[in-house]
Parts: sequence; C-alpha cells; structure tokens
Amino acid sequence: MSEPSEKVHDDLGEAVLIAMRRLMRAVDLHSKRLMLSHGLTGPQLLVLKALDGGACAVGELARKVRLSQPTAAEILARLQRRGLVVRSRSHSDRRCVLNRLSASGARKLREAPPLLQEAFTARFAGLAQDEQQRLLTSLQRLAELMDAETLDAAPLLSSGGVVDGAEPGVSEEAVVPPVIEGGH
Amino acid sequence: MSEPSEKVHDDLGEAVLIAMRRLMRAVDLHSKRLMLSHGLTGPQLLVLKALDGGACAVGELARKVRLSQPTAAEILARLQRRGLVVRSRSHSDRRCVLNRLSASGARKLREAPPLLQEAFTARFAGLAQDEQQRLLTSLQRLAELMDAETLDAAPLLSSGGVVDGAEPGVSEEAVVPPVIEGGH
DNA sequence: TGCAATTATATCGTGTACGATATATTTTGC
DNA sequence: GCAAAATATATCGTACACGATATAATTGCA
Repeated sequence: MSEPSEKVHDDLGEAVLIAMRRLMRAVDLHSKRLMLSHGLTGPQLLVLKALDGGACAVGELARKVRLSQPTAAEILARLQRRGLVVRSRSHSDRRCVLNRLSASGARKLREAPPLLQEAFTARFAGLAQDEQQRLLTSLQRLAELMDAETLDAAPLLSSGGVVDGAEPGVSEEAVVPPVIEGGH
Repeated sequence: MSEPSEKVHDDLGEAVLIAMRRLMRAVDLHSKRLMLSHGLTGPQLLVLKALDGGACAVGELARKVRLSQPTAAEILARLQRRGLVVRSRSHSDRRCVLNRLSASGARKLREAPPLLQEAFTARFAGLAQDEQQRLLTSLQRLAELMDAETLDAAPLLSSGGVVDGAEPGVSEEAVVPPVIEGGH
C-alpha cells in the first residue's frame, strides 16, 4: 500500500506536515463515525471520561483534556443540551461552573468503550507490541516538536498527563445547587 | 519530558488516540500562527500550492489535497474573496469551475515557504535523517490504519490504488472566461 | 430528439477549535 | 469598606471539516 503519490524526494519536513494533515483527517472521520455509531464524537467522549473521576470546573477540565476554555465550554454545552452532563454553579465560588455526569451520561460512557474498540483500536492492538510502542513514541515526539513551537515563550511548568489520576475530589460543593439553564 | 504516561500498561491504543488528538491540536495552533505571521493557514497554503501546477477544478483539487469537496470549495471561496485565486467556469464543460492562482496569490505563495520553514520544519530538519524517516513512516502507518477504517465499506475496486497522481491536463479551457462573482 | 442517469459544484447543518473580548465574581490593597 | 486586580466563564467571529442534499450541466440510451 505504501502511498505511491507522496513524492518523498528530500524534503521530509513537508512530507511530514502533509502526513500529519492526512492523519488529522482520518482521526476526524473516525470521530464522525463514532458519532453515527453511538452518538458521541471523540472529543465528547474524552470530556465525559474526564468527568468520570468527579465533577470539575470548565477551566480545570479544559486543562485536563488539553483544549482551550472556549472549546471545552462549547462541548460541555452540547453535552448538557443532550442531558449527558449537569452544570451548576459552585456556591462556594459562584464564578465556577461545576460539570458532572448525569445518570444517562454515565450510562453512555459505560456503553462506549466496546464500540470504540471496534475498528481502529482493534486493528492497532493487532500490531506487535514494540511496533505499537514505536508509533506512540513517534507521535509524542512530533507533538513535542510542535508544542515546543507553541510554548516557545511559555513557562513550561505545565505537564501532567491527560489521564489525571484518581483524584476523586468531588468536593462538597457538588451538592447540586440550582441547575443552570441551557439557553443559548 | 517523554510523557509521564501514567497508565501505559497495555492500553496503548487509547494512549495513541490521545497522542493523535494532542498532535492535531498542535498542528492546528501551528496553522493559526501561520495565519498571524503571513495571512495564510496551513490548508490555504496547501491549496495554493496545489494550484501552483496549473488551474484545476474543485473536485480535482479536493482529491489532490485529500479534502472533501465542500471543504475545498469553502477554502477556495475564502481565497477568492481575498483575491488570491480566480475562479471561472470552463466553457467546454460549464459544470466545472476552474481555479487559478491570481498574480497576488502566486506572489504570496512565493513568499510563504521561508516563513513556513521558521519553526517546526527547521526543528524537524535538525533531527537525524533516519529519525525523520522513522517519524514519517509512523505517521503514514497510523494514517493507513485509520484510513482502512474509513474505506472499510468502500468499493476497493481499484486494485492499482487511488493514486490520482499529477495529471497536469489543465487543458485549454483555462482561457479565463467571465469571472464568477464571489457573493455568498 | 428527449429524458434519465451521471457528474460537478453549491449550500445547509453540525461539530471542533481558537483568540479576543465581555461579564460576573472573588480577592487584594489601601 | 471599597475600588482595582485577578480569576472564571460566556460570547463573538473566524476557520476548518464533513455528510446530506439541492442545483446545474453533460452524457447516454432508447
């Protein structure tokens, strides 16, 4: 299959940029297929997973899943409209909006993994372990090269895996104060 | 550095999906920075480059740059509004819209590469050749795994591959018939 | 010739993603 | 105690990306 069209010549840099675009598109299509098969896109699934460990504020969640605050807010709003997430203001700090999985959101999340396993993940799992590791390492390497550019002048402090840990820390202000309207 | 990767255990599949998302975001930010630095996003630059070889129709161009027809049309419309691309109907086949670089579009394209070189590409070029090759190969491998999913139910007819190739065949109807309005 | 099938593009709706900026709330400094 | 600074979220505008579908033009076949 080895892509005949991509003239590799000597400019690997450009070839990599193109390959990344292609991969992005494939991931996007994967996400859209996910949406069709069980009603959740990749990012939505990611956000639900992040919320599985306990309620959390918008900004905090954005950092966890490595999205900007507006993007995270948008996805949360969509999930709220579908009743998968419940949002409420913290009463200890009324600036914050706490996001929690609703019962149906939690159910949906439980149903998702097997479906996610179906295609790409299964195929990937079929590769040799060291091949899997190599692909993962390459991705992370490239992401670092790109991020370096992004964080050029940034503090560098950040880090912290997307996985976060357990950290249930639902804290007690998640006691479901008045629910926020979903109006736009 | 090297991603703490808390829970690598055996679920590399999920880790890869996350790493891909991270890379996508980095590429997107790169593109936005490109826009700030010289007014063209990554996809716009890609489209201009594809047009550099000669005029071509929307669908043809979409296949070349591996985008869907609506996406390609959208980007072309944007480029037209900025006067970087000229669109006109072919008079031999009035269904087709031929897209050509305008003078300023061509100029912009000539000015772009050095700027593109600045950050990521330069950093990438600093890696060892075999490292570069390995990263590229990994990306292509992953894209294939993803694409396989996409093309799952596709005809698969072409045993020879989709290829597309160069296909200059601009043919002579690129003689600039009445320009199409840019109205939306 | 004439109408159906095909092909090409355009348009609509949805979703992701961001920066900039507006708004609400807390915290801090005086 | 209260205005200014800091923080958190919401909103707006832009761009990308797609599938579905509408529209226009050509081709093929009866």
